[in-house]
Amino acid sequence: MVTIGRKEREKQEREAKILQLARGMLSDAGYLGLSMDRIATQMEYSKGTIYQHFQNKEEIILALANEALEKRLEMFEIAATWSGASCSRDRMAAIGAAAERFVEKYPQHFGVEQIVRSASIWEKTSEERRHIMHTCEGRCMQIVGGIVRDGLAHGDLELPASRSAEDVVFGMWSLNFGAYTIVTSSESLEEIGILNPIAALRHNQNLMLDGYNWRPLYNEKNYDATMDQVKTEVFGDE
Amino acid sequence: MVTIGRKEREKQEREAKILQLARGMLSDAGYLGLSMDRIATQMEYSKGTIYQHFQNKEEIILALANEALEKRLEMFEIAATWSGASCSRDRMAAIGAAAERFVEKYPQHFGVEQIVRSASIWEKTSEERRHIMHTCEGRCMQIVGGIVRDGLAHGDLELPASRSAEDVVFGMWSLNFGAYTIVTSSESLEEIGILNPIAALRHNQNLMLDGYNWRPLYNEKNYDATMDQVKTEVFGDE
DNA sequence: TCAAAAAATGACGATGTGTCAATAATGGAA
DNA sequence: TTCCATTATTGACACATCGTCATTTTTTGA
Repeated sequence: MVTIGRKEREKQEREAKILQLARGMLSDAGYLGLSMDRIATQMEYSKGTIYQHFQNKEEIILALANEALEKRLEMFEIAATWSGASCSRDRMAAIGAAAERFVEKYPQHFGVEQIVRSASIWEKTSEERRHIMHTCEGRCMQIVGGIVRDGLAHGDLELPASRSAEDVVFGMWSLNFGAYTIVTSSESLEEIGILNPIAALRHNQNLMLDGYNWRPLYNEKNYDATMDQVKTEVFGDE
Repeated sequence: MVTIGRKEREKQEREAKILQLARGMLSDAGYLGLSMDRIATQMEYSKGTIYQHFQNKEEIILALANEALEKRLEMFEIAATWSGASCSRDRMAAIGAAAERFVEKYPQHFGVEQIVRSASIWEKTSEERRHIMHTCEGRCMQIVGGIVRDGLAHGDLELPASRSAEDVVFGMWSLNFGAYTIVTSSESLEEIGILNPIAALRHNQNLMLDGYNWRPLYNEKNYDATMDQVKTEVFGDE
């Protein structure tokens, strides 16, 4: 049926529009800035109609988080399969570049990721959407974990008996998420002596990978150049 | 005047009671769970009286954050001056142990630190309390930074020209904050292969410090034992 | 004992969430 | 085309919450 197609399409479009408005409100003024009434007003629909798309406010936030994670996933996938990589550690550097680009290019997405991790919204959300989120997170993990396992298989790095490939990913993840959280939430880092946090983050990540003996080591190869290259060549579109 | 003393004391006690109730609500159900009405009811005072102590909800949260930071600061100070340290890196390990113990012992405090970093509460809060927060943060930085500078002075580690002592602290801070945020917000880390995140965190931190060539290196000295020692000997009180 | 100062109260306006009975629009059968 | 069943939309409503402030109660000190 043609009409069913149109209806379905309109529904999708409205849903996208809701999420777009919600994203703006959320990044402007946080959890409280996101108002169902204001979404309804700006959509020129009544509140009841909005509630037919999303059971509640938390579902909207979780939907935004899923969009964010999907975008991150997409960028990680591109980075992981970057054809310019000449070793497993290059691919890891490409992931780092993708993570940087993700925050720079979609700061709102990153903001949602942060909100979801701190605000207690989980009780009110649907099992289905929580599952999507969980799956996305797992797939992100798989991609980066895959690079580590490739490196292990090629003998590019070694792990102590007590550590798994996932622990390496956890390290990168922690370092990256922590650093960006601090950067975005702490004004005047300069004042306390952190002049270039992103450069410091890169450095610290590389030192950690060096710790796993992931060859070529940081002093053997300029991974900063690699990351810059990936950022411009692969994710350079403004 | 005796009466002035009593009044002042009562005011302090009430304030402490408010914060205590608020802390419970906040950690139970997040930002929304903290209700001024419910605080008033449970205090057996009217709402207006609560508002004589704190201008608004955000001020309460910021006050809680200051308590948390002060506690962290106190523990870091104890760790930094630990008499059992036999080298600068031992003292750094002691800071790591303090950070671990802080989260274990005061999970609510850590929860507040997270909320403050993500919820946009800053606009409504007073300059004064923001300043306290900023100062605490700076002093935490100073303590850990001091250990790094001591290490540099003793020739225990070296820095590349482009990195400052604060960048090392930033690395430890990011790694620790990121790891604990992920751990507390992501159920079923086991499912994605991270079996012992805290052990992984320790390992990753040590690898990072090794990257700065902070001697004795991780494979030369068992810093896990050092941290366990600090945790039981210095912060062992249950 | 009493009046001025200080403290406490809670009704109130504003804003927000989520519901649901009532209304409008739509689609297809006769 | 007409008409009715189904679906979509509406917005008033009940309820919760924040922060205010005129009013009431308590305290203080002369």
